[in-house]
Amino acid sequence: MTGKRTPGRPLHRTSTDLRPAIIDAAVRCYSQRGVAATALKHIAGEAGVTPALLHYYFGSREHLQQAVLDERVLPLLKEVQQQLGPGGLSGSPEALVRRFISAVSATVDRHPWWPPLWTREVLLEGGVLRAPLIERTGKQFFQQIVAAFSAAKDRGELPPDIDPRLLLVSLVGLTLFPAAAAPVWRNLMDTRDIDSQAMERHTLALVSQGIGGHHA
Amino acid sequence: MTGKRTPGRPLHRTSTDLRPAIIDAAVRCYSQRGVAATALKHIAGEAGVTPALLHYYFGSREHLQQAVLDERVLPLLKEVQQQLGPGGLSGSPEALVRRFISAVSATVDRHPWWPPLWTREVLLEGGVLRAPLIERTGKQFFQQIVAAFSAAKDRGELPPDIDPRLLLVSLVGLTLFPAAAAPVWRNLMDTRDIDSQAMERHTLALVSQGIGGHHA
Amino acid sequence: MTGKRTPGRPLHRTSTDLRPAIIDAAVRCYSQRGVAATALKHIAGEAGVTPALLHYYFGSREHLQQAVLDERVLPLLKEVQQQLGPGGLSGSPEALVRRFISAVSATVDRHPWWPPLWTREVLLEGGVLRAPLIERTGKQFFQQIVAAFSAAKDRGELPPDIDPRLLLVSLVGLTLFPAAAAPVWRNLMDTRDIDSQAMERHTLALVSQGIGGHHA
Amino acid sequence: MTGKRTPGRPLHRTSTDLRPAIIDAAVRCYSQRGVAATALKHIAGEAGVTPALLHYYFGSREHLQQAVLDERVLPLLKEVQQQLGPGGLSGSPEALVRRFISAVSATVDRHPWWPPLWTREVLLEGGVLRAPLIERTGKQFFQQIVAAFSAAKDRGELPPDIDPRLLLVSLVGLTLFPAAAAPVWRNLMDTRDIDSQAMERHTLALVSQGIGGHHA
DNA sequence: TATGAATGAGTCTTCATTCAT
DNA sequence: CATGAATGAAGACTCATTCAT
Repeated sequence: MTGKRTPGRPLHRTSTDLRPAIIDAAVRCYSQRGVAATALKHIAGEAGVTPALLHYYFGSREHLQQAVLDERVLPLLKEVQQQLGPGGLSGSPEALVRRFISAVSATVDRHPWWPPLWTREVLLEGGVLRAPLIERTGKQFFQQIVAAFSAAKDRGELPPDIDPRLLLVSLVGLTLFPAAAAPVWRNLMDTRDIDSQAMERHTLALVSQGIGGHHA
Repeated sequence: MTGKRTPGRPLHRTSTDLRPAIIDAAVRCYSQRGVAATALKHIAGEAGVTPALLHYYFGSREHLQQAVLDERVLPLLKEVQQQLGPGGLSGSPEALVRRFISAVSATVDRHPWWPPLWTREVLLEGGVLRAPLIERTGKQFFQQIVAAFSAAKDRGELPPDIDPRLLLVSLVGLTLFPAAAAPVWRNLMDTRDIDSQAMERHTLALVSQGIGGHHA
Repeated sequence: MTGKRTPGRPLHRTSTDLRPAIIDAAVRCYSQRGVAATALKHIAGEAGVTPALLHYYFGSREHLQQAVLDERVLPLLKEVQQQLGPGGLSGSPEALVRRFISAVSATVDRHPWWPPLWTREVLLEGGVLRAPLIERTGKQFFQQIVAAFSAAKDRGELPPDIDPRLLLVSLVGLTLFPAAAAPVWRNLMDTRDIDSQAMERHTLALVSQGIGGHHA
Repeated sequence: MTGKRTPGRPLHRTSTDLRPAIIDAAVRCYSQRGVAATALKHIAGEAGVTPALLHYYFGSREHLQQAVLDERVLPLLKEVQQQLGPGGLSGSPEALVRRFISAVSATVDRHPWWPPLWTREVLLEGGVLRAPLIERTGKQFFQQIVAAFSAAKDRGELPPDIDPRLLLVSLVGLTLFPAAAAPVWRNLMDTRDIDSQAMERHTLALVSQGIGGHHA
C-alpha cells in the first residue's frame, strides 16, 4: 500500500509512534502562532522530526490540520459536553451556567492550548477551522444551549433585558476569552494569586448577581 | 537615485494622496484574515495599487504594520478613552461599567474592523501588534481602569467574589469579543433584531444584576 | 493589475523582452529532454534568467507549456499547411505526397526542434501536448489529408494494397520520424553528405516507386 | 547487516520470485509514460509491491532501467534478428525488406510495449536507453542491415535515388513508428478493420512499388 | 524476504523586496 | 509619482534512497 498517503495511521505500530507527537506539536504551534502563520518546519522542529515526515504521516499541510481538528479539537467538544454533567442542558439557567463555567474551566486546565486556538481559528472571522467545525458538531452544540436558555427565558427564569441568544456568547466571552488572553493581562498586573479556581469564582459571581446589589 | 529609502512618508505630497487609502485597505485585510495571512498583494489589490507602491510609501511590510498601529489602532484607544466621558474613571463602578460598555459599543459601530483586529493581534498570544502596543499606551490605559475598580473594591462597592483585576478582562470579553465573533454566531441563529443597542442592553443587564434575582 | 498573472505578455514593453527568449529556451529543452524531464531550472538556465521569472511571465509550469503550444507549435502547423502550396489538398496523390514531403522538409529545416518535440509529446502515448493539440487543430488537419487520399483511392489513383488511412501515417514515419531520430542514425554511419535535399529525394523516390521496378 | 548492497539480484531465491514481475511492470510503465516520467512508486503500484522492494531487488532506479534493458529490450533485438529468417541478411533487397517488415510486425504483436519504449528511449534525442543500447548490440545490428542494402545498391538492385543508408531508417519509420503512434491515429478515424496484417500489407505495398504505377 | 519509517535533495510556487525607468 | 521587471529566500510537496526490523 503506497501512493499518496491519505490521513490515517501507519498500519504497523512501533514502540515510538510519532503520529500523536506530531499532532501535539501542531496543536501547540497552532495555538501559539495561529494556523496560517505556522510553517510545517515549525511543527517539525517542535516534534523533533523533518518536514518531510509530516507529509509521510499526513499527506499535506491541510490534512494535518484536518487531523488536528478530528483528533484533538472535536474530542474536546465532547469532553466539554460530558462535563456539563448529569443534568445536561436541563435545570435552571443558574445551574446550567454554573455547570458551563465549571466545565470550560476544567477543560482549559487540562488543555491550555484550547482557548487561543479556538478563539483565533473558530470564533474569529477568517479562522481556518471555522467552517469545517461549525458544519459538524459546533452548530448543534451551540444551538442546543441557546435553546435551553430560550426555554428558560420563556419560563420567566431570566431577567427581561437578558437575551437568551446572546447569553452563550457572553459566557464564552467570560470563560474562553479570558483564558485565551491570559498571557496578555497576566503580563500587566501581579496575578500570581489568580488561579483557575479564583477565575471561576469571579466569573460565577459576575454572571450570578452582576456587580450591583448590596454589599457590606 | 534615492538610495535606500528610509521608511516613512514619500518626500513630495500631491493632491491624490494614496497613503490613507492604503492604510485603510491594510486595516480591512488585517481585520479579515489576520496580519500573518495578509500578503502585500492583497492589500494592494484592495487599495487598487501595486505591491511596489506599498514599499514606495512604507518601506517594508513591517513598517506598514507599524503605520496601521500608529495611525489607526492607537487613535482608536484615544477615542475610547474620550468616550468614557466627562466622568473619566471616577464615579461608582456601575457608572464606569456603563460608560465603558457604551464607549466600546459606539467605537465598534464606527470602526467595525476593530474587534477582530484587536482580538487577534493584540489580545491573543502571538499577536503581531501586541508587544509594540502594550508597551506604549495599552499598559497605562489598562492599569488605570483596573486601579479604578480596585479602589471601588476597597471602598466596598463591589461584591466580595468579584476580582477587580479580572473585571476589565470580563468587560472586554463581554463587549469586544462578542463583536469580534459576531460573524460566527450571527450565522448560527436568526439575529436580525439584534443591533448594537440590543447588545448593549443585554450586556449592561448581565453585568449589573447577572442572571439571578427575582423576575416576573 | 497584480495578482496571479495568467499567461500573457507584460503590458509594458522594454527593449529586451525576455518572454520570447524564455519560450525559445523552453522549446529547446522540451525538444531535447522531453517536457516531463524538463525542470524550470533548465529552461531558466538556458534563457539566462531565474526560475522565479518564469512564474512572473507565465504563472506556472503548465501555463508555460501552454504558451509553447500556442505560440510555437500551433503556428508551425499553419506553416506546414501553407507550404502545402496553392494546390492545397487537391490534385493527384503523387502531387500531394510530393508537396507534403517538401513542406515537412522545409519546416524541419527552419525549426529543428520540431521533430523530436512533436514525436515525443504529440504522437507517442503519454505525450503531454497530445490531448490539447489534437483537440484543436490536429484532428481537422489530419482528417483533411486522409480524406484527400481516400478520395484518390476511390478514383483508382492509388494501388490496391495501399490503405489511404495509413498513408499519412506512413508519410509522417518517412519524414518527421527520420528527422527526429537523426541524432541516432547520424551517429552510426558517415552521413555528412546527407542533407535535407538528399533525404527529400530519397523519401520521394521511395514513396513514388518503392524499391522494386527495373533499374540499370 | 548487509552493508551497501551491490546492485544485482537478491542473494536468496524463493519460489515466488518477484523480479520478473517487477521488470514487466517497469516495462509497461516506461512504455506508457516514458522512463523520465515514471516514478518508482508507479512501478511498485503496477507490480503490487512497495517501492522499497525495488531497491531491494535492483539497488537503484538506474539499475532497474539497466535490468529492463538487459532482460527485455536486448532479447527483443535478438528475437527480431532470428525472425529475419533463414535467409538472414542475404538475398534481394525486396526479400530482405519483406522479412524485416514481417519480423517487426510479429514482434510488435507479441510485445506491444516495444514500439513506444523504443521510439522514446532509444531513437529520440535524450532517450535514456539510447547510449547503453547502441553501444552494445544496436550499432552492430543496424550497420549489418545497412551494409546489406549498400551491397544491393552496388549490385544495382536498388533504384538510383534510394539511399541505402536511409532505407533502414525509412523502414523503421514505416513499421515501428506507426505502431508507436497507433493510440493517436487510431483515435482519429475508424480503424477497427486495420489489424497488424492489414498494416503489414499496406507497408509492404508502399515499399515495394510506392504509390505510383498503373492501377485499375 | 519484505516493508514501514525516516530523510536529504530537488521541484514548483509564493512573496517581500529592489531597481531602472 | 508610480510601476513593470527581476530576484533570493522560504514554503509545500515529491521522490529516490537508507535502515531497522
